[in-house]
Amino acid sequence: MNRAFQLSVSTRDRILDAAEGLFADQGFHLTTLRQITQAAEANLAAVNYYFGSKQELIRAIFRRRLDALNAARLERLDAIEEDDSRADLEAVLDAFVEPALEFTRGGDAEGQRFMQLLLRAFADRDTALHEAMRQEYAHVMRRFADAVSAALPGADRTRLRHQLDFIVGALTLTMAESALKDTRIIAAELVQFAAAGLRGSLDHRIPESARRTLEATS
Amino acid sequence: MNRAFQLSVSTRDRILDAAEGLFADQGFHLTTLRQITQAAEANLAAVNYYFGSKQELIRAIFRRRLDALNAARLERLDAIEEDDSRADLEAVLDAFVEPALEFTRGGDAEGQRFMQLLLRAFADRDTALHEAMRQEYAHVMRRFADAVSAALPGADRTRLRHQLDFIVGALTLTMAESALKDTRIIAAELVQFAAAGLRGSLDHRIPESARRTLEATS
DNA sequence: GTCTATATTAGGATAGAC
DNA sequence: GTCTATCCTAATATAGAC
Repeated sequence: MNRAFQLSVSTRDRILDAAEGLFADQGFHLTTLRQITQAAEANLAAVNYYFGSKQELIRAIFRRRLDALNAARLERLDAIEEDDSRADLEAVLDAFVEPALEFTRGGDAEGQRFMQLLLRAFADRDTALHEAMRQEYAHVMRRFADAVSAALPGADRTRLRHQLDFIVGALTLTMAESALKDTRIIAAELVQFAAAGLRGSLDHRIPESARRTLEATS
Repeated sequence: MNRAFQLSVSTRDRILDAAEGLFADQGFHLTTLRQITQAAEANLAAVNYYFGSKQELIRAIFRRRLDALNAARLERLDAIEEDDSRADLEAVLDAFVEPALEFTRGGDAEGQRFMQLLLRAFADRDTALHEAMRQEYAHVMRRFADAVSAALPGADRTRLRHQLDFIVGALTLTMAESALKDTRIIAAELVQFAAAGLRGSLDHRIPESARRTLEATS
């Protein structure tokens, strides 16, 4: 498995690939530079030579994938909005969800590993990495909040942000699960679930029914 | 903050409290026994004396909180089903979501820390901890799947499991966010969102609309 | 740009006095 | 049950030869 690297791939890239897999499996702190360089068939000193430190290596891994993921999402969104400036809600959600899954359909599940890595990044709060990710994500989340707003006229903006967080949570945790066979189906289910959830909150503007049941059962 | 412990609390409990906070903030591997025992105002050797090892300390922390959380959920569910064997969907979801939030309303946000910790546990796959948690959760998830099934006659069972995973993801990631002011509102929003999402999938049995938009935009 | 060897630091765990 | 002192291991990072 670790030998999926071509000989022609540069040492730098082999290190990125090997580190990504090991970090996803074991976490950042459990994974040592020795493991990484061994898996990448590079010398122990190579990480510091190419990246300066272990921390910078981690950031480089995230930059590489997040740039690609978010670019793919925005590209899809652009395409949808070009057809119709008020896009279908399901289409917008699909533009957000699908690119995350496209990773998962690569040859050796390299994308699923990255989703595990994303989950780790969520868990690792307060690091410089976390802040960098937030900034990278903020841009994308704003665009999608706008698009959903357009597809659901009358939706409350604050609430929408919460709901997008729900969707990110559902997506991230689900995709990080190991035994995912039919990611395509699950993605479609998630899109439907999210669309119905968003539409449902148009009917109940104030979360009253939940509060009613809350008091009734306590 | 670290001095919220009473002098009368046992060394064992002070260690549990201190470790929980540090683990939530920094993660398991970054947190050292030296930090823990210093914060707990205990001796370095105390962790090994009381728990045997760092790993066993971690497991003890999770046992303590998860037992309480899941017991509270099931208690609520029991209460609902006693009133009416076919419970209201929102009430069932609320029984799952609310206890997680009750933590967050403690004096010094000790519960929010635990939600961060839960997130870390999700991210740390393959450990013995993870497996122990899965087993602990499986029992609860089955009960809730049954209850939702009863509230939503005709729902597909496999799909329901996926959807419950969506809800767990949304709940966990949302609750682990730091800047949560109105957890009560957000919980109500999540319950509504989830209820609408679940009901919406009754209308679209086969995820066709998502697939249609998927092909239309690619 | 790749290697070996090593400096430096710090962790978990334990032995044994009190 | 609590303390000090210490063992053992392993990590990151770097220096300097090739």
